[in-house]
Amino acid sequence: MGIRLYNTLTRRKETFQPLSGREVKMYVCGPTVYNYIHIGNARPAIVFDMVRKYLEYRGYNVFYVSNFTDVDDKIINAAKELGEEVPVLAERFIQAYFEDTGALRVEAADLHPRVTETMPEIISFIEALIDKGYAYEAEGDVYFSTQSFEDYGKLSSQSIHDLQLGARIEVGEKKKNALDFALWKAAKEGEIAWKSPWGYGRPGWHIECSAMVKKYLGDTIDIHAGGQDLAFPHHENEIAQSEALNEQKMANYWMHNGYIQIDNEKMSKSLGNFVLVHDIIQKHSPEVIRFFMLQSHYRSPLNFSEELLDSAKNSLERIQTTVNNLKHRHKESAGFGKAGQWAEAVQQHKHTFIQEMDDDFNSANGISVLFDLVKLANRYLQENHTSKDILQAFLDTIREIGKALDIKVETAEEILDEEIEGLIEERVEARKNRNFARADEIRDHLKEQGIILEDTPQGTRWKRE
RNA sequence: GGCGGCAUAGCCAAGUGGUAAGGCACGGGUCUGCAAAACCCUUAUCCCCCGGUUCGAAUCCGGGUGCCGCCUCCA
Repeated sequence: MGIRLYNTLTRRKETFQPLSGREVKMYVCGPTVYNYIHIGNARPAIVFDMVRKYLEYRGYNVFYVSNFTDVDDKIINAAKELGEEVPVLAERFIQAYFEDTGALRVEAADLHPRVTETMPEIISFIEALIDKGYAYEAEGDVYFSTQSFEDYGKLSSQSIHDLQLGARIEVGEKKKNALDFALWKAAKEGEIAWKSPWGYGRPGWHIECSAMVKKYLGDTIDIHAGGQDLAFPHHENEIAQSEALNEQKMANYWMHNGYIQIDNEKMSKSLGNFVLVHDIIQKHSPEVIRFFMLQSHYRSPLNFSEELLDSAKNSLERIQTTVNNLKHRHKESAGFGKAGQWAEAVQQHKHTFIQEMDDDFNSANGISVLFDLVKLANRYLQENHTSKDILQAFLDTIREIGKALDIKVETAEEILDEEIEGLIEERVEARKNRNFARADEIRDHLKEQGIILEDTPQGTRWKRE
């Protein structure tokens, strides 16, 4: 069957077929680096990181490129406000981006090109568009003429006619048509600028992605992705630029993630309801945030609240607890019984996981299969005699699924200091002698230090709160 | 005005023709010295509303209601 994914371009789920064998070229629109990222920015980072890792799990080699917009109006304004140089500010937030997304288990792209490092390619791209008659210069600006590109609107399924009715024209703009967009903007007095055939200036927002895709991935790529709001106009404009110049399809599959909402409203600066990753991970573990996001389908809108994060934390702990319990029993079980119903059931769950994930990266269903497997494992753990091999099969499969989604299915093993170890020993003795007062005293004392004790038929265990 | 999305239990969330996954929370039970963890049971006769198609629809069609987004920088 293979992988099927929803293509915004055709508005259908399609069988995924890369251009070249098992090689996948993937481009994800990255952030404008003028602030710390908010959880809305985190969603595409997490979701497409999951897509990448799942493709790799399924045997594809993914070449993943994601840009940094490191010069534009927002950055210039932020730099002005903070009295900082544009490149310094951009660099600072690029590093912050890596820290925040790293905490969310997002793997760095193979390449993270920046606008400021792609200037020659951007300029020659624009020159070529002018030569082909798709763009025109106007007093130091260069605009793309949308009317000259026949397919304009195909991604967002809008007609040029309808778009024009809704378009706003700002006073003083130099473009000929309301829908035309800037490829190059002439510099204002004192602004950071690059030399070009049209004078000093800087690129418009959309051209960078077209230039970077062409430079690093080629004229046609497999997957181009980003947030839903980028479909129009950003991706529409990218298509216009790239396909006008290359006369080839820019990307075979366009993927767009749904929005994060707060109280069912879009997160935005004007509403003042945005949550920075930098802040939220002080209170909630980034692993929980990742798990939370993957618990719903990437295209659905996703409401965000701290209560939902708390609930997700409990869910994730259910998995981690089971893995812990499997590990404990594994240590003290003998190795026999590789085959049989339990082993078959484990295998079956793995296949179901793949089946669900193959269907448009349905991580919500993938995770529910993981919970089914956890339940099965817990049932197995109720048995009086367990086999090391079966326990290993459970552990392997849970870890494998965990890795495919890159969610944290197990907690790090720690070593307790001798004093605490001694107290646990003392409590075991106390319980043997039915001195429950002392036993409870020790348990309460350790709880204050964040250590939870559990008495099982196989002995006393501990875990961190 | 144009384009698009969403509406499923207290909460979150799958499911796009075959008779409602999964998680959190709640209640009852088992286990336990008591707990914790886990297991078992219970929890939507029903999927925003009204029509229609069908042997059969949460799922398809028509109409309506509510909410959200894009069309301006935005993940």
